[in-house]
Amino acid sequence: MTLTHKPVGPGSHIFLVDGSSFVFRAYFQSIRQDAKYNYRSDRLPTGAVRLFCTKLLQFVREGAAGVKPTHLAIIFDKSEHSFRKDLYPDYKAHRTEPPDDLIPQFPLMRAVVRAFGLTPIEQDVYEADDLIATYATQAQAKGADVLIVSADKDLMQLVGPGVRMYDPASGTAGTKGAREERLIGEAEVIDYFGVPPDKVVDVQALAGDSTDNVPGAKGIGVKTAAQLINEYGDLEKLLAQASGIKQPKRREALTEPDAVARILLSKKLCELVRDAPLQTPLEELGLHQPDAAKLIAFLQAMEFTTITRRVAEMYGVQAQDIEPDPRFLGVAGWRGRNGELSEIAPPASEAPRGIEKPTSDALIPANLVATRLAEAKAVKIDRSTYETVVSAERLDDWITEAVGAGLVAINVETTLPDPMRCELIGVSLATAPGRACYIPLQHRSGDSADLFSGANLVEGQIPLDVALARLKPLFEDASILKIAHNMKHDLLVLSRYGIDVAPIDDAMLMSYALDSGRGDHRLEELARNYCGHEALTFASVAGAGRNFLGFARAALTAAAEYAAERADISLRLWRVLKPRLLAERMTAVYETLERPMVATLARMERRGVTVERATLSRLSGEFAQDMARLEAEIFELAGESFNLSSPKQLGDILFGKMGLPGAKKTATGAWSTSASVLEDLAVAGNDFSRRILDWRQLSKLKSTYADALPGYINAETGRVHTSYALAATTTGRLSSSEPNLQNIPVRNEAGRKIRKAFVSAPGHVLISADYSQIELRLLAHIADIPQLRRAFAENLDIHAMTASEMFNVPIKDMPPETRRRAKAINFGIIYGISAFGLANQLSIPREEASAYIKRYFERFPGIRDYMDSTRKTVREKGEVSTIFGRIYHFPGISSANASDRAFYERAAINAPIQGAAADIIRRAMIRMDDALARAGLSAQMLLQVHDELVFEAPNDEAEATIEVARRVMEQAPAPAVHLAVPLKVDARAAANWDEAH
DNA sequence: CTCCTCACG
DNA sequence: GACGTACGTGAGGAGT
Repeated sequence: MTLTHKPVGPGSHIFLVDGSSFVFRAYFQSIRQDAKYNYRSDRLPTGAVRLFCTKLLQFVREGAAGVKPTHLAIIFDKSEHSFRKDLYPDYKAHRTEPPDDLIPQFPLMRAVVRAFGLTPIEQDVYEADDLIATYATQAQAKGADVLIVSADKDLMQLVGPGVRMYDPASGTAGTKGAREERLIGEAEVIDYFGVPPDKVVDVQALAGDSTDNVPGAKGIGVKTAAQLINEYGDLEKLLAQASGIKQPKRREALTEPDAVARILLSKKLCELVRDAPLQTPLEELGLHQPDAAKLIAFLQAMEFTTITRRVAEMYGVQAQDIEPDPRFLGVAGWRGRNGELSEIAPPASEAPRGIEKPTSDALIPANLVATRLAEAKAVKIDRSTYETVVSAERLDDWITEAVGAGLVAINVETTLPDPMRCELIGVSLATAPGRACYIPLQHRSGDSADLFSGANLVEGQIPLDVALARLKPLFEDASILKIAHNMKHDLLVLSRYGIDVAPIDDAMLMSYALDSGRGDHRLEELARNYCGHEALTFASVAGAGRNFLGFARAALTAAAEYAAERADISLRLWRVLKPRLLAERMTAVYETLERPMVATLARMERRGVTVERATLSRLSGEFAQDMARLEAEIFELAGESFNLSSPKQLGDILFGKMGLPGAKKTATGAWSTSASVLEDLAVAGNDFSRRILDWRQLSKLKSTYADALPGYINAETGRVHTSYALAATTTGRLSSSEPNLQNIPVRNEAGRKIRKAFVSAPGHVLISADYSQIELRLLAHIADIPQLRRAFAENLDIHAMTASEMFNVPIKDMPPETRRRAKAINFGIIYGISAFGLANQLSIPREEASAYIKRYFERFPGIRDYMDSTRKTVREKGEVSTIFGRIYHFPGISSANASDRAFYERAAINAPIQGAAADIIRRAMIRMDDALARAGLSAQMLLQVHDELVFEAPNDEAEATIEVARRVMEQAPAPAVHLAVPLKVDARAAANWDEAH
């Protein structure tokens, strides 16, 4: 850094600002003012940041206490773990957690400091106070003038010649409880502690400090301590002569061995380090003119209109010419200190986030979305401008460009679609629309049979390790945003190469949050819609069918265009979707329910789960035997053999040749041979259809599970790694594929044998934790049904309660059939009940089903109200939402076809319920890894099955893991939503998934 | 590639 | 008055 300052010396004015004290002061001041000043339009809490900014601006411009700073440092506590914690584990143990809506503001405070062109000062091991003490000591030695800005009395020990403290005013002038600003010199210290600054530590050692949990001496407060120190000169002399103290209590408190040790420890805790190894030298604290454009870009992003205007005037620039800094349009702030989900609850009076229209567009220029949409279409994609990077020097240039931009879109190319088995072939980057490159790394020449020997690498590529070593710092840089379309894939691949990509944004998930129900969110589709551009297809580059070459052997020029284009498109999409999230108030949904899932799921997928090959192989044999026996009997009864797997052939036999009654047709007019049809025949005594049903069941278990699952065991890890799709469903649920681990059999005995093959690692257990009746509980909350709420509050059998209400029968000794019917009705309600559907489900006449529904609505009128109002909403607005603000669009609701409309109405009734359950388990998952780690547990989350989480934990951690899992899952809606019903989680540990479930 | 069927929540 | 419906998924096998 070039110094434009005079060296620190007489005439220098050094401001040392205690960041933590400043932040908390700003926060507590902010909550006293009108709430409208405390939130950005997307509900990001920014009140404390605003006051922090105002105050900092004031310091920089006007100084304080009649002095203008030449040097200024904002000094923070880096982590909770200081050397004092090692001295005394209970140090600051009583500190309460910061308020929920302050947590997201901590990182923003650092951003404020940077925006002012300063470096936030923070170091491991040392607390802010130690760094302040060290700077103050050094400055004092050089004859400079020091002003410590803090309200913390611990810093009073530093006051002395040339060193004063300044405690800024708290509260708004004139309001009750407001405090005047004050300047603290030696006289004020003596006034407070009764001793001069150099004896303050001695007094604190005796008096202790309840806020920092410093023990001190028993029964001695500041008054007595000061008196004793003044009498004996200092702490050491006092302790040496303590046996001569007349008062017995006081003497004991100063002479008992334990007490003396505690006092000496207290002194060590209170005494500030004055020679900490400073990472930023004193000389570098010189105050510079900030970059006005950067500062304003930040202030714009925060929506601080008044401060923006003031700064613009100060520096003579036009604020409206400067776009908000994209890194803070939702990116910053929403993560807690440890990366966990953190947010604030919206005031109960407000509509859920996501469905309200923007009330303030002060921050986003009103036309930003329109501008960006127009830009996306207008600036054509020109593949000829892409660069193929083949030298480390050019790679470095691109990295520099990304650092300058503060963001980079990325895209990895691999040998296979499976991120757990593939090898990296190349990486593409984009730093601005049209500014993209491809870095080929592992392309192979086509003439060798062995794709994976190093021998046939295409020449001229940067060696893989060289390129990764350069990309790693960029991809892991906390100040550079990495953008991708479907980042989970890139994240997983790169994590296998030792790179942990963060922070991230994902255009696919942004589209999903904004446009669920409006089509799919594939890159090709989004490129078409937003850019009017047909993206290159994978097949056109890598071939398909018998012409399949694979990406590694594809023509390098085509590969580069394909890969760079994908990064370019991802970046262009991000430029449109990011402001759309803000304008449409979906930032909170994206940032609390979507984006954090990327890393969470990537970790789960990478862990995988152990599936026993031998067990499945044995089952496959057993199933085959039973199937062969059934097959012989079936052919005997049919009088001919045919393909049992063919519904067409089976239908011909059953309803053609055998002429059985009860034939139904499928959608396309073919005979239906579905289980319900065969079941009806079987119940009527038809052994033939019973055998078909049995055979079908075994066939399903054998082909889909017993035979297919072993093929998914990863050769390297020995485990099965599913892939979770985040943007596949219309409700917010995940989906699982290759293999689908969300449909492993459980409902009958034969199927559960498959489940037993899912086992824990040696020395571990599997733990299954599932929400009990979560959708019905959400229905009770959303539709506000008193009987249901009461039943859940009292932990009653909900289906029996329903039956009792409907049929006026006591719960005690209720016939199972009665309960079964109520259960079917409860589920039917969630699905948007129809008499036909219920009749089908219960195999009862439609009239009877109609009567049930009528009766149900009489007993629970709130449910009908909910269904009616949901229908009304979806008809009028074409959308519905969950209590967490996730929105679903139903463009088909205006179809000319009545049955189509009815279908969308049912889906709209179901979506807020199924979707809220999906939101809740997402919230639990996002917090889970961190919660387990904080509890000191090494348990790992492996699988999600919509209302169930499966963990793997060391045997001796089973109980503790269950406790944490249950707590996190049951508390998942808070603080965003307070449910009117409790959530209940059942959890169990066992050696395999069947027994754990 | 579509249809049917069936595994799950 | 007739029409087709329970909500949300993914996979295997047959048949085109």
